[in-house]
Amino acid sequence: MDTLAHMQLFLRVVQGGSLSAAGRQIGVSPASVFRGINALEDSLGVRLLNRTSRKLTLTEAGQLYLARIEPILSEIEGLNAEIGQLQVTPRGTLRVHARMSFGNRQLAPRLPDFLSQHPGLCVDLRLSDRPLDLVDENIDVALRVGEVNSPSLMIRKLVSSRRVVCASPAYLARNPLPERPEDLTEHNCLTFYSEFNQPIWRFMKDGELTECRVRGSLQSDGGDVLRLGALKGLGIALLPTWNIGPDLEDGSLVALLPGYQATPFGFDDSIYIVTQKVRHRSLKVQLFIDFCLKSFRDRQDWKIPA
Amino acid sequence: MDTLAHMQLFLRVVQGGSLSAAGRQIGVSPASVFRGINALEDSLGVRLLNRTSRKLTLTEAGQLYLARIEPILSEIEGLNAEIGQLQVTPRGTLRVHARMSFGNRQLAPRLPDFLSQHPGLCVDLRLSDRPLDLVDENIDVALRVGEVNSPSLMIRKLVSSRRVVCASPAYLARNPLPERPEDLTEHNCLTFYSEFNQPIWRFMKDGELTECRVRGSLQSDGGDVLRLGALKGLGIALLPTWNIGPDLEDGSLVALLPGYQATPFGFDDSIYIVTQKVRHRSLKVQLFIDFCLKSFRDRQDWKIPA
DNA sequence: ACCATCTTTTCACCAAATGAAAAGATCGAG
DNA sequence: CTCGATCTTTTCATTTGGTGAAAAGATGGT
Repeated sequence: MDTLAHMQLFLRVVQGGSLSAAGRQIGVSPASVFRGINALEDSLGVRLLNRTSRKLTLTEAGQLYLARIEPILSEIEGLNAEIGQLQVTPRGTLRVHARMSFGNRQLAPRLPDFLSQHPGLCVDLRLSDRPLDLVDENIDVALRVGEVNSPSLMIRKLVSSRRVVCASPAYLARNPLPERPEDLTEHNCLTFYSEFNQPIWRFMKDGELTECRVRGSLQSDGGDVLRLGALKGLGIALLPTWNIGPDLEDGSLVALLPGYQATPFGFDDSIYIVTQKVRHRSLKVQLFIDFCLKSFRDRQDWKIPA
Repeated sequence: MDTLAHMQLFLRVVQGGSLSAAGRQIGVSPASVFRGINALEDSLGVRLLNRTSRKLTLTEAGQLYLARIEPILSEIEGLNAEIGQLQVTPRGTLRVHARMSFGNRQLAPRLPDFLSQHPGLCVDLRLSDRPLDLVDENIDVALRVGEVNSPSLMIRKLVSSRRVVCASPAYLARNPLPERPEDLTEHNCLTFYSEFNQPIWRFMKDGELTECRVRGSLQSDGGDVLRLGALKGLGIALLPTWNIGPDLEDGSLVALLPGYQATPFGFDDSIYIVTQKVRHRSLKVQLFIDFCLKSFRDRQDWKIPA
């Protein structure tokens, strides 16, 4: 039922002026050309070519068919070229998903660079703190915190990262320094709101897990709200290093509980690039991944004090 | 390389919303659908469908491809229907070839009937006394005198016919009646001009062949010129019975040399329908052949006196 | 955790496509 | 008119590639 190939064959036969010539052009035996034309004629129930061993002319039906088929074939050829071009010159829209804080703080500043490098591309950056289904929402690339495990997804680590319990020097001046996770229950802890997770902070030291249900005067689903709260000396927050790295460096925030690994969710708080596992990764996706890897390379491991 | 089938498959998958559904629709296994879509994606080098076991969405390339493919497929479908229609409702031009005299005297009067029976058809009647190559000249049907022998042609006898040496009663009153072919050399013989044949009349009686080189005051390549000459008493002509049948009947011409078979060419002077030998005879050709056979049925054997 | 339904892989099987070669056709040249 | 070059068409043996069944893997709802 390979009608399209037969159409192209028919076209070549007409152009070449003989079955054999067409066969030589495309490298198949005259017998195959003969059978192809026959199959086409049979499927249409009409004779397309008047042929003897020396002459070849179109029947009326053949002329009609040829005239109608030529634009169709060139249309298809153009379509294939256009599709193929997508893998050479990126075009269209790239839909990216990230969590709000990471998208705002890390992605947003870098996107203009990416877009100016690829004028044919648009980016649709979707921000939400609930994970989206890549297929459902037609997400090309998602940036997620923590390793995801699904056989239909491809994972690649973008940057290492962890979370740090921290507070401002002003707050620490007014309050006792927490030395063990349990001490945090006496502190004003600024917690992230999620409809899926309780405000529980988990700590790991020497292979021993400690879970603390913390609470405080400020809860928010906006990551930066908590950071600002901590900076202003309101309380203690558990924030990712990619967010508060500069604050730790310049001393406006101080990391607490050294020696403890801390997290509100899982202990792997690195950022991962997540895409669907497919045979043909589109160029735009590949370019975006490459861009991200390069752009975050010098942040491969956010400086984490002590 | 059956790309067209793959395109249709892709369309059905999108419409059906799943590979399995498309498979059930067209009666193939899910495995085949899977392989078909894969082959299409591979040939394009692009992923068209985002698919998990529960969801199926189009990629951007898939959307583009779908949009471009739909008109193409319906175009092809329409084309096939149109071609198929040719075998139901005859349409287009039927090119017929015949010798001048037969075309003028026999075909021309019957054509209006044929055309009014098939309003969609046109007839292009080519008249010439030299045989044409059916393929070269794109002749659909030729009406020829005498049997042709070629493996690429289909022959069918339309009407029996022979040639008769004849003259008008007036001429015979002024001249001695020829009794043997040799007597004709003393007569004014009206001969047919052909650049391929000498004006030689051949006679057969009891298996014995006599050839006479005849001559006279009128030679022409117009068949009816000779007939009119004979009618006017100018001389003796060798004319086909389909032409002078009525003249013989009403006595305006008299057949000479009874018992002799006469011919200027071969001895088979019947009229044959000649077409190319093809697998799919087009409807218009078949209709014309049927029409001719029916129209000439009551002339199956032109009345030949004595 | 199970179940229904989907996609994907695997495998064995068979039909359909292929080329080589012969046969048939056609035309021009010697 | 025969021969030879070049087609088309047929024949035949071979093999590739497509096929479905069935298993395996994946997914979402109950």
